[in-house]
Formats: sequence, C-alpha cells, structure tokens
Amino acid sequence: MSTTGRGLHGRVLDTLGPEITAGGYPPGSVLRTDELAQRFDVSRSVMREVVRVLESMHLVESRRRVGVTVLPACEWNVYDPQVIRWRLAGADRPRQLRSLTVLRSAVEPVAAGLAARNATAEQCAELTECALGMVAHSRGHKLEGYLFHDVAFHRVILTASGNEMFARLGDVVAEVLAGRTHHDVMFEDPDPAAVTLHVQLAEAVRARDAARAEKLTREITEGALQELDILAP
Amino acid sequence: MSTTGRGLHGRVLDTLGPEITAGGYPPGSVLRTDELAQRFDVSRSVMREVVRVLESMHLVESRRRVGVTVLPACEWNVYDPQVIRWRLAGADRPRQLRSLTVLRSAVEPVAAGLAARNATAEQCAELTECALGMVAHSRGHKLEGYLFHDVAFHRVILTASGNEMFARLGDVVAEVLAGRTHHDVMFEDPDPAAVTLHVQLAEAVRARDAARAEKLTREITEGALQELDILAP
DNA sequence: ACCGATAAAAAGTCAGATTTATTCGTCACA
DNA sequence: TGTGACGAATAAATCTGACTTTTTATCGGT
Repeated sequence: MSTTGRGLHGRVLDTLGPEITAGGYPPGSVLRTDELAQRFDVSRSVMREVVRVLESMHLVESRRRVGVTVLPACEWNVYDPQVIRWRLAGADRPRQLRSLTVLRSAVEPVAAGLAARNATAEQCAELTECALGMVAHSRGHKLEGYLFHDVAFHRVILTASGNEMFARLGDVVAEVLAGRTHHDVMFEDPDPAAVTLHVQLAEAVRARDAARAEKLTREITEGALQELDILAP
Repeated sequence: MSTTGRGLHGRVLDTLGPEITAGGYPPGSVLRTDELAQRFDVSRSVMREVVRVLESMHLVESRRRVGVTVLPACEWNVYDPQVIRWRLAGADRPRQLRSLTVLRSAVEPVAAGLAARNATAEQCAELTECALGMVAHSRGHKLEGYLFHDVAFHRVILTASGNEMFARLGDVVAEVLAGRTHHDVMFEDPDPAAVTLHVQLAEAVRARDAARAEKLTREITEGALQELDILAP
C-alpha cells in the first residue's frame, strides 16, 4: 500500500517523516545524524539519504557544525504526496482535510470546464460508466463500491482537462474522498443529490457544455465544503 | 538564487535534475549509479543521495539488479518547486508556463474570495501598498519595479486566504510572473486595465467584499490566459 | 571591551568490503 | 517442445571507518 516500503531507507523515512509532520519536533529543533542512525540502528549512509529526502521536502535543513534543523510547517512542501499522506495519517488530519477540500473547490470546477472541451470519446465513456457505478452503489450501504467509482470519476475529470497540474491532483482527491468515507462523516448512504450531479456532469462533458460542467462541479464541491462545515464563499 | 547550490550533492542534482526534466533521457532509460558517479566525479555515496532525492520527486525509480530507471513525465511531482524551476529553465518552458497559468486562474479567484474574509488589517495595508507600487511603476519602462510589487501583491492574497495549500503557491506565481516579464511578452508597459484591477481588488478585500474580490481576480487571471493565447473557459 | 587566533563539533566526502535481491541462462524432467 | 527449478552473474543496497571541510564558540592578548 505504501510507496516507500521498499528498502531500509524507506522504512526509516516512514517513521521519521510522520514524526516531523505530526509536530513531534518543534520548529528549530536540531537532530544529529549520528544519533538518528543509532536510534534506527542503521548506518550513517542510510541516515544521510533519509535526511537528504526530508531536506528536499523542506521538512528539515542540514547545516554543518549545527545539525539537522526541523523547519516550521509553513516551509514544508505540502503538495508532496508523501507529505500529504503523512499529515493525513497524523493528528491534524481534520485541518489537512479542510485545506485539501478548499483546494478541490477551486481546481475541480475549472478542470471540469476544460474536460468538457478536451475529453476524448473514450474518456466520456469512462465518465458515464463511473457515474452509473455510483448510482448502482448509492443505496444499501455499498460505501466501498461507491467510493471506488467516485474516485475514478474525479480522476477522469482531472486527467481529461488536459492540464498536467490538474491531473496530478488525482491522488489528492482520492485521499480526500477516501478519508471522508472511512473516518469522518457519511455513515449512511451518500446524498442522492450528489449522485444526480455526477450523472449530469458526465452528460455535460459529453455534450461539450463547458459552462454547465463547471457550474455542476461547483455545486458538487460546495457540497463537500458544507459537509466539513466550511462557509461557502 | 538557487536553493540547492550548497554542497557537492546539490551541484550534481542541479545538473542531473534538469537533464531529466528536459527529457534528455526517454522514459524507461536506465542509468547506473556507478557510471553516474564516475561521470560527475563524485563518490557513490553522494550519487546515491542524489538518486534518492530524484526518487522522492518521482523522476526516477531505483531497483536492484536493473539500475536507475527514468520515469515518464506523467509520474513526476510537478508541484515540487525544484521540479518547477528545472522545467521552467528547460525547453518546454512555454507549455509549463501555460499549465501554471491555468492553475493560477483556478486558484487565485477562490483565494482572493477567502482573503476578503480572512485578511488582517496589516495584510490589507500591504495589499494597497503593493497596488500603489504597481501604479507608480506602471509607466516608463520600470518593469522590474512593477514585477516586484506584482509578485508581492499576489503573495499577500494567497497568504491572506488562510489556506496553507494556496499560500504555498506563492513561489509558483512568482515564477510565472517573472517568466512573463523576462522572457515572453510584455516588452512595453503593463496593461493599464490590469493595474486598475489590482487597485480595485485591494479595495474589495479591505471592504470585505468576497464576491467582488473573486470576480476581479477572475478578470486578472483571464487577462493572463489571453496573453498566452489560451482560450478563456 | 573588542578582536583575532585556535580548537572542537558535526556534517560532508570518500573508498573498500560485504550483503541481498533480481534477472537470465542452463539443464533436467514431463 | 515446453515448463520449471536451480545456479551464476550482476548491480544496487548496506555497512564501516577514516579523512576533510566548514562553521561556531571559546580563549587569550591588546
């Protein structure tokens, strides 16, 4: 399931990374490579590789004579999928989920508008297929099946937009939707209105109606914001 | 100017990273750590750290017995500031600039709406100050001064939104604006209409008029899209 | 009190030895 | 002829210990 599991280096990263993103070390704390290597019972080489990766994520900064300094959260590369995963697994999961949902509400409507212009026939077909899947799993506590098709639906929209920056947010949306289903609200069947909106969106994209696709998506994401008690702009 | 310049490891990264993002190695190419270490005249330890960082950016994948495989562009962490910088410095700079400008057009209006709700008095003051700075440098080929205030303006908007995901896009916007000024269009003074829009936006935020702030920002980003000949949605 | 030399601390770098996992070729057996 | 198991080759992964470099703090002299 995890991406980095492979190798000794990845295992250390999967322990130290979450510790940092969870705020286990206040900003400005200094860690020493040697001590960390001892703690995790790995060689300095491996530890240095871990530090280098954390440094590339702007979680820490390594300076001579002083050590590995933990950076404040405002410096972190919060778009790094790994960092997102670590933070979603940690304590400030709710805050993270809100931030990402607001991002969705900004990006997805525009992406849907572009998808209506650029989607291939095959992508349109996938879209309706996903929407039908959502309908089929919308009643009777089939939450997992619903989630599967929901994630696939939004992934197709983002990809079909033709913008690589949007396409890369597919994983983020997947995490948000999965988080909503598994941990937070939504104990019962999904909102029927949301299901309808997805079906209509698939139709709008197929009909090349960009304005309608954008508007429908705005309604979908607004629903997601309301679920998290975020004021609608 | 560059972030990674420090250290031998950073210098190798600044050469190999751009080579990969520029498409110098077709996806699936295999590089061997030993050969790379020879080529850059560094030890294997340093080379392994570089590979680890490139791996964390999903630019390459390192597997035993086979070597370091270059991944296709669709796998790259295109939100990594380092990757963005490398790609903006490379050959497909125009495409990259378009992608980022579309992203701006999605994010900034929503961010401005939130800023109108959440901005502090100090941030409002900064905003008007930046707008005035733009006005002051809008005539007489003072492009550098104009750019400086333009970047600062958008940074404040993104930060004042209160959303960390938006705030982190400040660097991206800075790169886009700088790229537009230095390399592409805009040989003459900036569009007076754009300057006016920024002044009005500062006013709208101060007046806590979220709807107006969002609308004005939409006009600003639409202008940016038109400059790059991107069809308006 | 100020300034420069010196020493210490920690990351940075390197090279060699060793381990481990993967691939590919070969050979036996069905 | 095709399939599967065994083994050798290979390249990354890891460990180790020594050496270098940079930065900072301390100490002594003026």
